Amino acid sequence: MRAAKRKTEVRQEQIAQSALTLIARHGFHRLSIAALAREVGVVPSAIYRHYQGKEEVLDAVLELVSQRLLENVEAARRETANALERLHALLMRHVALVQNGVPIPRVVFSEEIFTGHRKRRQRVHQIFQQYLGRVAGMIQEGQRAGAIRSEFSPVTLSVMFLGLVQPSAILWLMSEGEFDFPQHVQNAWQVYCRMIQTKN
Amino acid sequence: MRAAKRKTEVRQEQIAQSALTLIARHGFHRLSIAALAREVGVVPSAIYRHYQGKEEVLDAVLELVSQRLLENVEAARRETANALERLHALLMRHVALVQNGVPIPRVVFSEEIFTGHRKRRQRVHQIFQQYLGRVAGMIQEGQRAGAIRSEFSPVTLSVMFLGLVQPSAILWLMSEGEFDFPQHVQNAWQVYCRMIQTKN
DNA sequence: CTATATTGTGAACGGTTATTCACAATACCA
DNA sequence: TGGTATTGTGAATAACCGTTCACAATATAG
Repeated sequence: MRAAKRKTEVRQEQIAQSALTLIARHGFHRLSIAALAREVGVVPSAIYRHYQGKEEVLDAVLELVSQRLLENVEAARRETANALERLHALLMRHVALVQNGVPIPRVVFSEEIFTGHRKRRQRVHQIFQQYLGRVAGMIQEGQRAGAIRSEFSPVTLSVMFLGLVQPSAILWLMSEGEFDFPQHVQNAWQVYCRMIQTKN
Repeated sequence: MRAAKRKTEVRQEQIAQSALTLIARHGFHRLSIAALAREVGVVPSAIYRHYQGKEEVLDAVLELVSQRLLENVEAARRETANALERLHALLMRHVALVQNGVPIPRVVFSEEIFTGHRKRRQRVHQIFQQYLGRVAGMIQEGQRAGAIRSEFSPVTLSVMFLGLVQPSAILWLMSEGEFDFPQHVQNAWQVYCRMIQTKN
């Protein structure tokens, strides 16, 4: 059966989304043009009507991931004005993102990143730094408002914030659901929160 | 030139070591039988005299990694009897391991793990759990000795301990050395330490 | 309605990879 | 020393992958 004709912008979006889905399901290195085309409902060579090649598709996927992450930050900001509550909200959203299969771990930890083309590694690094920057910003605001202890650097605290999710996410991915991911992040948050908040 | 004849146990060791080296240098997915054979100084088909296939080689690499990790734990235990100092020593050794190119991140975060054969994923999970178990043990000892606060679960604290290294390691790998890996782990340790130790 | 640009299709190509196999060299044992 | 098992070699194979291209169908503009 022949696939319907779509405008290239629409197809580009479809392709990037499908790529994200496939990576979430089977990982980065199993993303072949053939599988991607099948998911979109099109023939492999059709992909090349909308992207110059696989590299360009991967770049598009990265942009999608970046978008999701920053959307989360904005949503958390809107949710509450309190710094600690914002961090907590962001953490929960991050957990949901990982659980719903947005393959942040898979993309970020992927070998294609570390050993692939330099430009892409730099882009991921940039995405990371952007995200960390926003988190550090939240922390700094909390410090200025007197809700978070000022003796620790926001940068250090922001990287540690990432450390609340990452190991748990990996354990969860490996344990086939046995490891209680949200519960554990919750526990870690309790400890982290107790540590950084000012006493009263 | 013809390679010298070696006993199969010797070659197996050589092959596993070379595989580890290659993975540290270029990542998991670039480990081809051809490259591996070149590193060992032998012809590709010779690999099959000592391993049934690539899968078996990867299993051997995993065992090597497990070995290195547990050696680190033992070394840290020998180094001092104080719980907090032990954790700190282990942390420093872990940093050194990552920096020296023992590809713990690359192996552990690799897609071959998450999407590869089920048995291997389970093995990595087991290695993780073993390591975490030892760390939790150290923490529990510290709690019993009154050096570490008892209000937090050793399991939670052990996973958080991993969180001190992981995000930093990833940032370091991506930043092409720009990110000050040891310094940042040091900072995070200060925070972590202040949080878990009993006051006096 | 017709011409033209856009999008989809199927087949094919070159490159890489893991793996196999018949054969040759080497170590070991009786 | 001679025979046998072990290990190394080179060539060949089959599968997969990204990519290209000539051609067909479809939308759009004049």
